[in-house]
Amino acid sequence: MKSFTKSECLNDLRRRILSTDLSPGHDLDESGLSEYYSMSRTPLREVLQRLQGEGYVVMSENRGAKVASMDINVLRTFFQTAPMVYANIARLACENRTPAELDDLKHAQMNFTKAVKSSDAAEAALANHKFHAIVGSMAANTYLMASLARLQIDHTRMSQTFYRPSAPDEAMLVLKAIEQHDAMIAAIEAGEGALVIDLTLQHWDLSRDRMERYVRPDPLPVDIISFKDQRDAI
Amino acid sequence: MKSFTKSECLNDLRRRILSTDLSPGHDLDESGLSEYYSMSRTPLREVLQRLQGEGYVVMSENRGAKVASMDINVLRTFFQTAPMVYANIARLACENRTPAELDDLKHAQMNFTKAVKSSDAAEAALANHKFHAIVGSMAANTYLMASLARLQIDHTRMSQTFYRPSAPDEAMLVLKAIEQHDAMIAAIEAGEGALVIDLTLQHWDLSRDRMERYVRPDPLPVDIISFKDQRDAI
DNA sequence: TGTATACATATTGTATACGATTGACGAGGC
DNA sequence: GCCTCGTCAATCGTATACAATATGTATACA
Repeated sequence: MKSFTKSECLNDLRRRILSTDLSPGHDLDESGLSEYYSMSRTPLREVLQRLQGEGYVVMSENRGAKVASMDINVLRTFFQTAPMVYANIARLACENRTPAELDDLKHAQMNFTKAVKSSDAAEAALANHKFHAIVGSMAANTYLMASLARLQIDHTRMSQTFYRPSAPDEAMLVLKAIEQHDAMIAAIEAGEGALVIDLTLQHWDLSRDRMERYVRPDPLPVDIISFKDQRDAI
Repeated sequence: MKSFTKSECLNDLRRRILSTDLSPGHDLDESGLSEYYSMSRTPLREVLQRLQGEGYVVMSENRGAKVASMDINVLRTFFQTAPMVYANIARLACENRTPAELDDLKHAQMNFTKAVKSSDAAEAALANHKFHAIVGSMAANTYLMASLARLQIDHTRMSQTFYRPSAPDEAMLVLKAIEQHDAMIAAIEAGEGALVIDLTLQHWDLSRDRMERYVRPDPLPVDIISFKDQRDAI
């Protein structure tokens, strides 16, 4: 069994929460996790405390840690806040990007594309998460970064739960997202603030529409009777 | 010697950091603090982890915790971001406030006024912090709240360091701040979103001007020679 | 005199043991 | 039969001991 270092444990838990392998609201048992990561409870508790600080988990006195939930209020707030923060982050990224960060961003986009091509949904979601996190760090604004990080946690988890690989247009939407990323990279590199805001909002609309269509699908046919007759006729 | 519970320790450290009793960049020694709060290092470390999550301290591997610094980059970002977040928070507070929260807010304003009247600068700064934190919780937006909390930490600390009780107009400015708080309470209670945004931005301008005047005071007289003559003439 | 290396000291990180709190189950009383 | 209270198991919280790491200082050598 592999032995984990503390930061590996931290990353692995982040990863498992983002991929909804650990689903929202899931109870996190300290002894269980400390055994899983083969470390004692003391450092594991510190990891949980940090995850709480980052918004991944919530802890309550004498009742342990839970994966942060995603109830209806969270969703409402999310859709209300995300475009504003994303747009502002994008504008700032345009102003403050460094060459090294741009390289990172291109690399992240490569990984995202690769994951999409190999139809690995979870990996694609995580790569996408990383991409936008890099844009966030480009903005060099600790205050907005705190909002962004929390938005991203919920965004990535939603993308996972709202993903329908069977849907016919889903593949096309993801390809469009790749194109948008490329356009955003170019705009950031060129320092075109107004353009990158537009692109970011378009990117947001794409993602939002996809999630909305999952939550509010086309209604079932009202005319059940004729539907039944149709089947009987076969 | 008083024995502290964990949450008391947390609050006390927050308070000491906000009041710059623990100045930005100050090194936090675990054994020292655990002795001061008469608890063992294990829970104290967890307190520090949480403070890190909230943005009060920064920790680095094998090198302990420091009070979050306020260098020039932080200040720049602060002035860039604060008005937008404050305004958005205020608008949301207008929409989502509850009667209980309104009571809290009025109570906080009372405490603020009291502290100002008794010329207790540190207490006034903390009461002001609390006032705006309540407005934040009224907004009921976890994402923006993460930004707001961090902004407030730096804002409160700056107010403390940029405070000149000797300045002639300082007392008047604080009285104006009290009036603005009252107006904000009324606007939030009435649910007037546009108004509360205006008031919030005015409130911000007042605070910003005060800080700016501290950083960029009136320059010393260039004509040193005549100044010297003047003194000799006495 | 400057620099490098090795040792000493201080501080942080981890494991383990024990104490405290919560929640569940069952016995007893109403 | 239902409610209440007490005991028990499980889990969380804290203290302490020890290991690992970093920093300061002294000494040797160039």
